[in-house]
Amino acid sequence: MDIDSVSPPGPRPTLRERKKQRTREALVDTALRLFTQRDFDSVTLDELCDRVEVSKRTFFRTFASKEEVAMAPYEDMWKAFIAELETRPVDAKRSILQVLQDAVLAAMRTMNTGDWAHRLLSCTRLAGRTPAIEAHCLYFCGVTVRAALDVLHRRFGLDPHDLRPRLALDILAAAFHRALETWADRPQDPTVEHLATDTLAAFAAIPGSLTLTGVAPANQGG
Amino acid sequence: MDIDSVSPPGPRPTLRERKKQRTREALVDTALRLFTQRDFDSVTLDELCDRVEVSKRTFFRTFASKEEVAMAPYEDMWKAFIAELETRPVDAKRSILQVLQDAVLAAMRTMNTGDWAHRLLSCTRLAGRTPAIEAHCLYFCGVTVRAALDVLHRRFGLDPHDLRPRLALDILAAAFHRALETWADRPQDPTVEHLATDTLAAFAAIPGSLTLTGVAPANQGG
DNA sequence: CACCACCTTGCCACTGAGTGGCGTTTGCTT
DNA sequence: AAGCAAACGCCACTCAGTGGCAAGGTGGTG
Repeated sequence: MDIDSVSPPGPRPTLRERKKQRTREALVDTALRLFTQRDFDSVTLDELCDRVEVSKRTFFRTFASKEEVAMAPYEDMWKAFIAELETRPVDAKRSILQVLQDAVLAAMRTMNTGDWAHRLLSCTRLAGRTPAIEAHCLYFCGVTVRAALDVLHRRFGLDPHDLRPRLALDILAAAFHRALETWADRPQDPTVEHLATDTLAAFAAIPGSLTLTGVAPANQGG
Repeated sequence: MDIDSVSPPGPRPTLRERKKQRTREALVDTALRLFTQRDFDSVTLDELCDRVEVSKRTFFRTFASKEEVAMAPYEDMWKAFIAELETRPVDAKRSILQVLQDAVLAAMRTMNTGDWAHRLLSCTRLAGRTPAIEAHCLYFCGVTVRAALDVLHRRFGLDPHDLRPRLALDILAAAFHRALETWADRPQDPTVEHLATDTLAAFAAIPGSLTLTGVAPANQGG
């Protein structure tokens, strides 16, 4: 539950922590590779732990569930989002939703190390075809939204009984998930900047989604 | 995955199906009672099956998981929502979001039999304090949204690449979940009409959530 | 360098969810 | 009444996840 993988705290961490971090990265890497080559369900934790040469007990000291290791890159980004939200300037001229958009864009750009984008692509596609992973992903997103709501209340002087900030966060999550979907369908190599572009496009579609109307096809059914 | 519990198809179903239905209702009732009295995790399926005098094998022929039996009332309503959406008139003067609101209100009113409201209250509160149930609930909602999107594309002549219908559905889901939260906090006895009121209130808050701005508290942090 | 304290790991045994196979019961049909 | 198919119960099994305890590595101290 700690966020030591997001922002290195200046002085290099102790050897013990670096080892822990290496184990964590090896687990994520190997897990994403195995889950992608075969199926999430057909890869047992025993097999994964054998490959990384780690005991199952250690696995569960690093991740809370089999799903969590697959969604680590996604979760890391949401943790960075919370951190970003803590430092955004409060400006009455910029709507909450715009501030949230700024924060999510800034968060994904802080992840621009190594090939985080490749890992995020893997776990996004994995989530798209594995119910258990998708469920875990949505739950984690819900927890993050509640944490972000606390930050909004504390820093932006909002009424805790007002539904609107919470709805704004839900809409942010929806837009970001749509962006991920679009981005994961791109044929080229995944980059953070493409993801940013798709995120902006999803946000831009929000106002129209409230007023959009339909037209009956030629053969009107019912 | 069938929806035989939602709308009785005129002629009374066969005895075999009525028995199946009784078993299903007994399982839901007993499960909600046990999960509420104690904890979701501390009630084993063996215990639940003993109480209902049903084999564990039969349980898994009726529900796909331990979480599903707890969320049955919630899932039934979403199934009714899909059915409603199939029959809503197509009117270019009414926005998609308004149509969705109509459908969800109509769906909850079709559930107005027995004490569905009480069961929904139980499972809403359960979902609020049980991660595994909340995750399953969000996943099921996601599946429903995709099914609803198909209906929109087919009946309302929308472009499959347009993000707006999908965002409208995500916003609907968010508003309904906020309504459920508000409703589950009411001290009085739960009724469908109160839920409808809270749903309308949540929908009414949507436009404002896009434009809401914050103000820094006295001690501006950051 | 030696030693101790502590954090981390590995091993073992265990619980409980979920699945497949198969023989038996029960409701439907003619 | 007899035959059929659906549903059920029982059994054995896999695998995720947990608790306890002993062993090994790490950091700090004299």
